Amino acid sequence: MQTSRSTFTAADRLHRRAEFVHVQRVGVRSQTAHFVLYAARTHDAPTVRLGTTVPRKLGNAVVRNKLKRRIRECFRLQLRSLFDLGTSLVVIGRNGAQSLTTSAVADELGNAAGQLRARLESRV
RNA sequence: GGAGUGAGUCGGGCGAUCGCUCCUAUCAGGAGAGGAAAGUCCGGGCACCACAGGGCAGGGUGGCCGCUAACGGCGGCGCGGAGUGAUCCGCGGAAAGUGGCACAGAAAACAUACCGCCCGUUUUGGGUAAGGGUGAAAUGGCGGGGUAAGAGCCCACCGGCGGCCGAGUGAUCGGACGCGCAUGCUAAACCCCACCCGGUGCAAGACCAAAUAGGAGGGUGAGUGGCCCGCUCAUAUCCCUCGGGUAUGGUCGCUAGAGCCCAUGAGCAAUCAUGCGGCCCAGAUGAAUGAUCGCCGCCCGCGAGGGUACAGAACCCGGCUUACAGACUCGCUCCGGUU
RNA sequence: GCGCCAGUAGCUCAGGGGAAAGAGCAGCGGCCUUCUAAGCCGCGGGUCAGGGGUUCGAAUCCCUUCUGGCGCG
Repeated sequence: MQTSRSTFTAADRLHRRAEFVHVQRVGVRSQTAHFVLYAARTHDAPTVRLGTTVPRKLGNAVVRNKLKRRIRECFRLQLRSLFDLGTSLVVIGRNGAQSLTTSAVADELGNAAGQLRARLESRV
């Protein structure tokens, strides 16, 4: 099973704007102090996919890349195992997220993802 | 040693674990952000449209000579200015024409005379531009002669203008001669002169796959230069409009190049040439180059500890501009000390 | 990635070489009114986005930086 490994390849990412929009329209939503998360069942392949959005307001390219890489690292190591296969997750950074430490990002995303999983199950 | 000035280099290091992208000889191994990758201010390659051609319009550059694929870049030289100096900054034409120069001032450039000064007269007329005053700017400067008072009116020096001779590829410099001097500033005002510039951009462009309905109406036009000419294509299997459908998919372009390093030679230099000299150095596409931990370096702090710049390739190069903690190298100048 | 536009008072905008930079709304004070609104009178408020240059003189012309916005596909 792919999710048991900690890899992160092209198959694990969202690629098109339409996919991002779809998750944000039909998925369940959870908001924290520094992030907005959406999750939805989208596909049949045995993967959980991630897309990240960091607006330009948060900083220059170096700052934004750093935040996206931290989010991706949290997803790879802990978030993915919380969701069923076929789920897509979108994480949007809010102002202030760029100055968090990696462990703070992990805590905040972990709590939010737990709520999302519960709401996804209750919806189905 | 201090102050300054001009070039240039680096811009953290080592290791462990978990990951990402690409490549290859695929149980594995290798490579993987910058000096600015940035801003997009210039220039070129490449691609398509004519092989980018003529004219107009528009834009750019601006001392001279060179370098270069090209440039608004760089190098050398010339002139002017700033600085004790090393060094730095500036640069076509105002006697081709048009316009502008507020306020103040008599007058802002065809000219003119407010207060003065001088002569004659006592109403006023004439001669002056020395002095005063206004202004950002007032019709060469300074000294002497001269005169009623003055003035290039005359003279010397400086400045200016003109052609001549000489040096230099040239900008320009030097020389003697002539002219008492005629030409205020502004061209990042219009403009003139010389030179340069076709447009659009890798989302260029090429191929493959999939899909729909050769439905209706109109047309000499279409190929995107701002316009005209010209050129090419099509006269229906073409173009436009309306309506509808599929869909915004894949591969190539895509990284070996005006490439990097070294040596020798030419040149003051920018730069160029040669070597059967060495090297291969990102190629992603919601977009890789990361996360965590340990040790060391540097900075701040008594310490616990904290900090470690600016910043992330997107077709590729050459420049310019802007941002940048800190560290280092070399040349030169001035001042001070020692011998 | 490429192309284009804007930035002037708290807000919306004029002004395109010579001003002490204006207008409307808003604000403050006064008059009127029992009070408020309306009306009338007055007042304050500006590094003309920042820096450099051209000119005697720059909000205006030129260069550069920053910020905001729009378009293409």
